[in-house]
Amino acid sequence: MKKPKGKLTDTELEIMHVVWELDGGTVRQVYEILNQQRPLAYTTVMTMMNILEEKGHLTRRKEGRAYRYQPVRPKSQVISGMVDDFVGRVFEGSAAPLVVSLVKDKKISKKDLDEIARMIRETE
Amino acid sequence: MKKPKGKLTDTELEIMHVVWELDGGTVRQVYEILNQQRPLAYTTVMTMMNILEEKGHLTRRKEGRAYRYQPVRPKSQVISGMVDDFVGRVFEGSAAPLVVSLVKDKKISKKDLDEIARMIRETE
DNA sequence: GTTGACAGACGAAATTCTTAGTACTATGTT
DNA sequence: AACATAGTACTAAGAATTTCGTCTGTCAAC
Repeated sequence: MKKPKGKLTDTELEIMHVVWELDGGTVRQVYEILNQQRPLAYTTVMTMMNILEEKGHLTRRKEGRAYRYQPVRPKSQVISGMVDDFVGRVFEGSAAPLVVSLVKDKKISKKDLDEIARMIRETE
Repeated sequence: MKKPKGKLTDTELEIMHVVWELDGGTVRQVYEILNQQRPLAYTTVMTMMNILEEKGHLTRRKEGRAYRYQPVRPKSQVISGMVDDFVGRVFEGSAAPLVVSLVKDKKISKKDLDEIARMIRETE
């Protein structure tokens, strides 16, 4: 298993979301959930989860007949890395324009922003 | 030329940044700039720009011996689409947690947020 | 007119991503 | 013991991405 680095691809991320949600799970469990959202073969999920294990995003241990996969790093940490990468690639490093963009496109409301501002005040 | 849809890959985005900056340019111009940042062959840039043209992100017209490529859509619009996609994939649609994440990771300061809040007030 | 520099067309190799089929193994059931 | 089932390993194939080489045409300079 390698050090988890950088990015998750689309399908990898889909799977990680489910695994984080379950806080660990078997291939079958993940398959059952993912398959409700879109058609996907059981073996595809297995392959992806093994890739995620190789890349260091999941660990697994035998549990009965199957493996149980656990996230290596908490969701917050991985997401944070992805945000970092995204801000770097798309906004050339500066996050403020990203927030401006969110506001302009009405993806975030004044109310949300106020709430976040309050959160900061409390943290200080 | 097709309708520009969805996403730009990493290299495509790198090139688009330069083309937006130049507000249109030839392969050679883009190559000169990009090559200062990292090694890259002239033909690679050409291939990528042709792909971007096929995908509908650039148009080109002959200008002397070379083609001049122009962005089809303004940077803001494309970036906005990428933000949309990112929020959808990574944050399952809600932008507020993204901003929270930026704040937590200190990628954005209180000062920045205040300024953006002020901007909203003025827009209203 | 020949040559050199520059531009584009074309093709293609290497890599990664996504998807899934097939064959084998272990286990629990009849 | 034979069999069905769940699970894994192995394999692979198609698509997208990234990178660049080679060939060909053209224009300017000598």
